[in-house]
Amino acid sequence: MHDDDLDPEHGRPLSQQLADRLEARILSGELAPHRPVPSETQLAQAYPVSRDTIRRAVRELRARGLVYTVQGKGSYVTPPEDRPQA
Amino acid sequence: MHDDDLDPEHGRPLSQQLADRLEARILSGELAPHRPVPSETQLAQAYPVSRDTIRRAVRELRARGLVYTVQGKGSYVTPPEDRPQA
DNA sequence: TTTCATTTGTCCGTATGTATT
DNA sequence: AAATACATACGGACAAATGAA
Repeated sequence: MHDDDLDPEHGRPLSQQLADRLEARILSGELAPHRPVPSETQLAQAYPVSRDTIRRAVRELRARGLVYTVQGKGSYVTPPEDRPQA
Repeated sequence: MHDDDLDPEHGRPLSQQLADRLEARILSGELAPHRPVPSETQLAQAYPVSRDTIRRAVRELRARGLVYTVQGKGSYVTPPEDRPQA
């Protein structure tokens, strides 16, 4: 197994594990403010999980205030100054 | 009672009896390696017992190394060469 | 204007995981 | 052991929004 694969046996839901990975990429600056997060299709290919799982992960990131989503366009990284709380 | 019905009066737990039946179907080759075991719903209709009992039986088969399970997909017959010897 | 590709939104069906009663 | 409910996951289909050709 590669280091960047998710672990179905981990106990923690795949969508949560994926949200954690993406959060790390955001906090590290790899995914910069106002820059788009990879599309659901791209993410589903990168990690390989279903789109359903991708959408759960992105929903979680929205709940954490790390991204915002625009239908027909994509999801974008919320700038730190716009993040509620934290 | 039909010959292929399980026997609640047997003393041995229904789930164990069912596990034995399924093990026989696996060892006979009726359920081939990497092929899916019937879904919990199908099994619950074939034998008629609750899903809970089905799940106990499948858990037993996992413990015996005869099947592996993938959440959201199903359970599959472990090829003989991959079965940890008992 | 229409057409098209891309992306997210929604709904459906099926299956397993976990918990409660 | 049974019955129920809800969460998580996979797969497919179609709708809605966006933007470009």
